[in-house]
Amino acid sequence: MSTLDASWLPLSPGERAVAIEVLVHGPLSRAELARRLNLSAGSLTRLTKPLIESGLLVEKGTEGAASAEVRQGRPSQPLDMVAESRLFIGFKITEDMVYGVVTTLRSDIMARDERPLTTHEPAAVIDLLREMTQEFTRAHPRAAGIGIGVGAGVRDRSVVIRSPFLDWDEVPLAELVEEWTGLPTVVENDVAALVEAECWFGAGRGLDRFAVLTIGAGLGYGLVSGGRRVVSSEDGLSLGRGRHWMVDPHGPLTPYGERGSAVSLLTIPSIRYQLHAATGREMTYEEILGLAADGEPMAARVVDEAARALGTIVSQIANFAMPQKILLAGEGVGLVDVAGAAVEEAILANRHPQADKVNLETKVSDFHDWARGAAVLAIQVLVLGSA
Amino acid sequence: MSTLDASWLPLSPGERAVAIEVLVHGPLSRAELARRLNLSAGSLTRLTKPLIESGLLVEKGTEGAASAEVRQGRPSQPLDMVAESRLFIGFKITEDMVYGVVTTLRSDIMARDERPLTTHEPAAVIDLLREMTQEFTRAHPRAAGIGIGVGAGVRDRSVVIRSPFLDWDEVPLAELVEEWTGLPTVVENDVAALVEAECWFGAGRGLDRFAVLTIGAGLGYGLVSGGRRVVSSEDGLSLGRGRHWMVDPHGPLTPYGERGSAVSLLTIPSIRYQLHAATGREMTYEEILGLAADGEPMAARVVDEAARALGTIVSQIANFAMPQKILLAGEGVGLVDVAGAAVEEAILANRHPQADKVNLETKVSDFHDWARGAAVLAIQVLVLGSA
DNA sequence: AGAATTACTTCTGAAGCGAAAGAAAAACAT
DNA sequence: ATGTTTTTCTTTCGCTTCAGAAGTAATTCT
Repeated sequence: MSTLDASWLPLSPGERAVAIEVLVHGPLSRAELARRLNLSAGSLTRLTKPLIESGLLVEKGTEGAASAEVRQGRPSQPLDMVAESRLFIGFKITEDMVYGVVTTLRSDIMARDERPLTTHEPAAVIDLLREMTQEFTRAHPRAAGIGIGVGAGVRDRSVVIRSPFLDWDEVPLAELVEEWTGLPTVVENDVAALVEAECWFGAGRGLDRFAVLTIGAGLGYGLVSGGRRVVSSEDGLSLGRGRHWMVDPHGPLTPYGERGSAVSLLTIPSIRYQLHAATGREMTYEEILGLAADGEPMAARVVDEAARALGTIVSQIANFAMPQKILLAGEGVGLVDVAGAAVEEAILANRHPQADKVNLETKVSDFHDWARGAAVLAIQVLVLGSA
Repeated sequence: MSTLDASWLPLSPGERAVAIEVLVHGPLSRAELARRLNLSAGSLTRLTKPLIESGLLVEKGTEGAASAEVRQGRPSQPLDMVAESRLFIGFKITEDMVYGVVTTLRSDIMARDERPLTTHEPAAVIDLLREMTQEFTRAHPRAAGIGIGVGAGVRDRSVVIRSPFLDWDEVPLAELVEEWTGLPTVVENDVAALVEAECWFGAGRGLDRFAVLTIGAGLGYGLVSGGRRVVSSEDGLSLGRGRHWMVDPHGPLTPYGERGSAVSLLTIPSIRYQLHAATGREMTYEEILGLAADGEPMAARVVDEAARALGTIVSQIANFAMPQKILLAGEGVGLVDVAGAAVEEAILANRHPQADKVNLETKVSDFHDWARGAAVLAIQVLVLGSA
């Protein structure tokens, strides 16, 4: 096994296409791969041979119950990725915590950890990352790379341009972490990483056009088109995104966004702020959702207004970005469980009746999911070299 | 010249890339092409040779004043497309007229014509197209193909699925026109054709992400991503697009769209309807714009409201589709000349201050421009085979 | 006039592909 | 049981296309 250590890094374009297809779309026979990639059967034998020899792929015996369909002819020999042949570490840095996960090549989480962040000094943060990495590698020595997600603008998947909440400015994070851990490191905006992860292994798997809207302390938005994430100059503005998505000029004003903006209507702090202003009580987001579900008028009004705002934004995404699917993620999507009908209603009001129904998926995600997204980015860049 | 008649149709992928690059980005030397297409100089000699021999490209002597920059070394030999080596006919079919143009390979218009459409019977329409084509080919015998734009859903660039205003249902238009004219024919939704044309030869030239919003009797919207137009199931709903883009729930209601929708606020019939309702007088769109420019309160209010609606829609496109440029086209863009400030203001209100400025371009287009778009589609499909 | 520079051409070898033919492994038919 | 059919996978061969190297061409600079 130690022979493969550096051998499968330089993949030819053909090999990379095969590897990605198998990685993303599960076990596939050579014949099936040939059809999907528009290659001849002969080419697939050629392309898969070195991948199997290097240990990245294995011939998965037909023992699986998945091959239930009994067909004539020689049975296909599904190829699968040895997901555990390389492990990846993903981190999500928030204002007061660092979340970390260890994942397989297929981004299954093998371990997780979280530590409080007491200072924002780059040196201290890096030291914490080093410490967590050491802990991880002790249990999982096969770790091959690190991905880090930050709510900030990132250049060249390496340098944090500016982070308001960390008060960082031009911090060459990837370089520093590489130096201290010895592992190749990729840094990216947190929303961007989550979008890439969902695009490869999550809700956007195999889709050509795909949008992600995250609801949490702020709003996040990412778009995939042609199977690739659209890089936008707004990626860095994570905390500012949606402050100017005006939904209702007569809507509420909060300290977090413009009056009636998506941020003022929809984010967790804004909803808590509105209920605090109305009732004088401090309540958690979950408490508010619970009250709204029980029909408490104040909470129900705010939550309902938020749901309508969400539906409006979703329909705008559907109308103008025209994705095949929209994923709602983040800590604030519980809203949809409580007021899904209002969301649906607002979407329908803003869509042409003959247009395709909006394909909406909701995924509750915690901070470890954000860390997992960063790990996926490391997989993409370090293993498959998809720049 | 007659030797090339069918010789340059089957272009290899490499040749096609060269041809498109020269066609879209003007005269280019082999060395420059090599840089742009990431090919070696040797490959370019190989690829360009058959294209020159077939008459599609010519070595443009350095006589041009364009080569003003005197550099050291052997002067480059710019290659240019012989734009007149093939001519194309484009048609736009509206409810009461058929507009036609003859264009070069570079989509320069050589001739134009228009005829009233008295009946919507497919046979009659096709007969009119045949007649106009005959007239065109008499003056321009080099015509090599026909493109037709219709405000309807189109399948396989051939069959008109359903057109409300023509009352057509599953009309195999391309097939029929081919049969009657003997020229290869491509049919496409009119907005789609305009988007493709602008993407190749117009405002979207060379851009990766690009959006088009048309304002006229209705609204049209098209998106280009990764240099390719995004095909949407809503393409066919040309007359319905924007009826549910809600801008202001308290806005006006017109017979053309929902209350406060982009259609009710922004289209030419809606603006005329609003002024008719307010003043009792029938006025043309141009008259209304003139009055608004002169400060007449009624007209100014309606036009201003339309401008704000336009700005809102534009900012939503910018926020969610994230194009590098947005083109406003159609007969209704005169609005921007009169109330550009209000448009700008509405865009700014809905955009993050740190986000890139919206790159907005306005292009007044008449119906012949729509026909030209259809001709470009014929060029793309018939000559360069870009499916 | 010669050096330097840039553009283009020609040649060669390597890579990658498809087509075709063969081998293997199963179900199906007799 | 035995052959046939069907499908998958492997092997081989030839074709296309490319990059790289070396050579030629045309111009400016010194």
